[in-house]
Amino acid sequence: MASETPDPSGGLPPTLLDLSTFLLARIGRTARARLADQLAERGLRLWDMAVLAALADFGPQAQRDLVQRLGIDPSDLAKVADQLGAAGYVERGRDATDRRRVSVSVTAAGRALLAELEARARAVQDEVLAPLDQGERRVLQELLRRVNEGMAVRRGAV
Amino acid sequence: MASETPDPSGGLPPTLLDLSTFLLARIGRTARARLADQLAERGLRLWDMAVLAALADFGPQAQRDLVQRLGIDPSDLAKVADQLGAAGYVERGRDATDRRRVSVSVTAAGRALLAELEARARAVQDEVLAPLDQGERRVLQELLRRVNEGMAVRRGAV
DNA sequence: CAAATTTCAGTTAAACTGATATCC
DNA sequence: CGGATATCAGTTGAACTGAAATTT
Repeated sequence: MASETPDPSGGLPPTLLDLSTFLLARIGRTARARLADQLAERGLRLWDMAVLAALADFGPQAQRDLVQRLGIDPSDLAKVADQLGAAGYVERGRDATDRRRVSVSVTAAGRALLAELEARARAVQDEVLAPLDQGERRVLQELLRRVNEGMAVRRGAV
Repeated sequence: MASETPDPSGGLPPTLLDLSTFLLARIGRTARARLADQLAERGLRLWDMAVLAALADFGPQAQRDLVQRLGIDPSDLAKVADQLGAAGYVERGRDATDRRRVSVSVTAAGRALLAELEARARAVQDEVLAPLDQGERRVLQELLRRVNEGMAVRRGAV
């Protein structure tokens, strides 16, 4: 221990804390990391969950559609779909009407897995949003939803 | 990274959009990327700004203190401080009372740079929060501030 | 042929680990 | 001596790039 340690609770510079940009970057990064930790316990990564969710919500579709929908890189999706397929969570096959396309659908096992991942995500959420009561969480969710809607889909949407 | 394509086929899965965790991860990632793009135009990265802000807000301090405050990895800070020093934005010297420590202080040039970076960050913020009016932005900022306070400072705080 | 789709191989920047030298 | 500090060198996983192969 030394002579003058700057106050420990002081934390991050006010210059940064005043920027919502920074808070979003920082909190988002933490949320992302904790969620990734949860998924890692099942040997999965964030993209795996995103792909399963897209298939569950929108039904079977070509990888091309998943690329546009999620903003995932096509070459990354190739790997993700391959691994999910090998584990039995999705099934793949060439589209009969356009044989360039590979159509992907979620299996029953995939749906069961997604339900579990959702529960884990909600647990992480409870942890991260602990300082807020239920009403505040709803307000936050609504604000975030609108901010998100204003954002175009870029690469790396998740 | 600047390819923003509108979303032709319907948007992200509701399963994900219902999770604040997911929205935070996604929006935070976008905010981070756009801010990084801005800083890259000046040949800088996010950690450069964080370090300058910490020095401007809390005064000269040892790298050790920056490590604790910002959650930056010590070896990464060594590189960042070295580059900021070479560019004339910070000055470094061995602490007289404890020669293990390297004390860092921001120069006038560093303060001027930080002011410019702050302006760029606010421009990014206006872009990202465009869907919200001023009152809503204040509400969001306050909610994020409280969520952030509830998070322990770990690695990669920024 | 040009364009779309998927896949493979390689690159890059970021976060992290481990080891070392120096100093208290 | 043990523990703290800073630095260097190398590892790892994620995001991205470029180029093939196939089909329309």
